Amino acid sequence: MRIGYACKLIGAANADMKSCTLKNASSEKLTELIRHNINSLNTMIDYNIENNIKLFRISSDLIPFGSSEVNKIKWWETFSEEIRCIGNKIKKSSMRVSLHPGQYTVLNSNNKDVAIKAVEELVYHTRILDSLGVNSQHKVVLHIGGAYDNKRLSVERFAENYKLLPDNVKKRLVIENDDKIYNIEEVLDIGLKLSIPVIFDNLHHQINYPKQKMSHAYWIEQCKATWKNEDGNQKIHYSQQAEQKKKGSHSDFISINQFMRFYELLGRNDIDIMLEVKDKNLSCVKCINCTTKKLNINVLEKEWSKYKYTILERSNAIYQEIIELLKDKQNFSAIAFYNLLERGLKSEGDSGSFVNAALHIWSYFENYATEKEKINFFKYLENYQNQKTGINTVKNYLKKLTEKYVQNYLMNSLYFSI
DNA sequence: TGACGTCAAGATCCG
DNA sequence: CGGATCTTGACGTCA
Repeated sequence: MRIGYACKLIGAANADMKSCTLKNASSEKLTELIRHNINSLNTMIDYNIENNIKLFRISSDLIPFGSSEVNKIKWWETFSEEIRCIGNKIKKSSMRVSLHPGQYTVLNSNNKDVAIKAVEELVYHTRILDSLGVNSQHKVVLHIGGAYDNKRLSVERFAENYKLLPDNVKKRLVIENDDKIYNIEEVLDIGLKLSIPVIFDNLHHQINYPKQKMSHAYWIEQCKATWKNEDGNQKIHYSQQAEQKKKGSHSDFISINQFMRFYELLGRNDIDIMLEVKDKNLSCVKCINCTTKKLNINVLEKEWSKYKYTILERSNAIYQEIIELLKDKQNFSAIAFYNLLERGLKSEGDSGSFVNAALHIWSYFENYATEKEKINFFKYLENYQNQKTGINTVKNYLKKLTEKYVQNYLMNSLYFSI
């Protein structure tokens, strides 16, 4: 089993995707952005390898305007060496990667231009995977599209337009149930008819389900049959509803208890789970750690070193509780650790705890910082306490000092990221 | 015509 | 001038 995350890496440097507006999209600008983004992708793949993450969705933003007329760059040639190098790392580490065009790629559109653009968009996505040199287990995920007041005709049009796809795209295409229009039963029908693997998305299913109400396990089992040998293990999407937000919104982090219940019910190893969650790699590492047998306590200690100042900022009590928990090196539970962590992350904190955490961070610099920096820091802190500025002003200044004085421990901290 | 979703770019404001 | 904060962009469908 692989557990993965989508598109974005939180808490690491040089892993961002850059873009530009259409009117600034000159060839020079685009080349510069593509170089930057491929370099960021390389950082993300390295991170995944270091953290034992074997499932990853590459951002569609890798190549800005990747399927548009404005982008005439043959990036797969210009950067062939860099891309091949990344592909080799993916293969060597048995990582599985995918791509997922968003809600605006509509293959079954009743507008011919839109459908043709969708084909081009899928060709672009496929080209990324082909350039990496990875096999057909590495997929491109697509929703079915619109209903246009006639689902039967719209499904037929999906089948018609599917024929427009080149073979290399067809080999990688998989389809997914969405939260508004095509439920899992309908997507399965299409998948079986056209021989396209189907991804079950649990949260979409919760809000858009077929008349015949069956368990998640049932639908997951039905989808399994659509995955052929050359497609690799069945893949599903898993996410949790954000509390007090509109239906379908992804949660800030994965609640580990809820995930473990899902995982136990699944009771399978021949399946890959793509998490869709705001905190991306962070929840991914959490779920991997909690499903790893005989986890080394060092892993949790490393996790704690990243989270500790964020927790200190929000709840001193929970900060102390976690330190207590980690004292027992023999009998420890990753799930108990993450439960405390989640409680800490949910805590609001107050100005006292924010100041306390900022002072802890400051202590890394007090022997190096210049007199002027010291004055600046305490001025920002006073402004915050007098409600003349937000805590971010203080934190941004500390971030600047962290980079200037190269404090590696802090550079790896999530204090500046979440 | 606006909402939907995403989030960096781009614009503007502030000290 | 630099940093913080607000607005726009880019996509297609649907109410």
